[in-house]
Amino acid sequence: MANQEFQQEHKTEIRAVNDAMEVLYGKWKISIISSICYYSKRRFSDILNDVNGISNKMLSKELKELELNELVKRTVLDTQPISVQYELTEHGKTLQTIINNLTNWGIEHRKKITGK
Amino acid sequence: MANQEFQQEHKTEIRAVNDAMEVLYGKWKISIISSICYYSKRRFSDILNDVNGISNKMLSKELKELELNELVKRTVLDTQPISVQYELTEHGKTLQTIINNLTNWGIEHRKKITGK
DNA sequence: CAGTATCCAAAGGGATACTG
DNA sequence: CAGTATCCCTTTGGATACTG
Repeated sequence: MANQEFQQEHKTEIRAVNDAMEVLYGKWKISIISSICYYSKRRFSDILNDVNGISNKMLSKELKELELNELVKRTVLDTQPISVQYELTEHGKTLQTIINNLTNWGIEHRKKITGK
Repeated sequence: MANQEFQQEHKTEIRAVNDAMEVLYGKWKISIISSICYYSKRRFSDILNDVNGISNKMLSKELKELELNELVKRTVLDTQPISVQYELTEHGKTLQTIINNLTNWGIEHRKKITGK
């Protein structure tokens, strides 16, 4: 493989990893996914409680983005008053491995940095 | 396991994944790691070229943070003019699996969203 | 309950110029 | 070459209040 192709392939990889990160950026996105994933189905106010420190504005905004990226499915339940349920789509579930890896890495990293 | 413990474990997981994300946040961080990783050793100006659109200010800043987190090692080479080499530490290399997973996921996600 | 709307402070980051 | 410093605009996101 020529050097130029080698570099080109690298740039393609960078673009792909950035595509992934774009979806995950946002202060709360992973926590939200994690919450929904942990409980399978979760209502708006439940997530608001799970995720420490998030405001309703941010939760609403990040859920919308997750929905746009087809990671999360939103269902309005016919209750009184209304409640809304969120769950991961099949596509959303494919993130699980990555999140698990990140979780484990985070644990090791904390040990490493804070000095065991 | 009681319900409270169940929820507590979940919060611990969320904290761990956020620890990991903190390290990876920053518009350019993953691209920088990826560049260094791809070439094993890489100089400042090389990375500046690999990562499309980054400014020297940002590169400098993000490299410092990566160094603080012990993911990257900085070596000043005794050349004229000076050049500086960056490489991944052992700890930094443990991120490779995650980055590969993210890259693959990014490729699939793009197919999915932009409509195959 | 599940959001929206508004106001505002702080952080992020681009462009450009300068330094050892 | 490998950064720093500065200026300044944009984005993020917290607090609070309001709505169907």
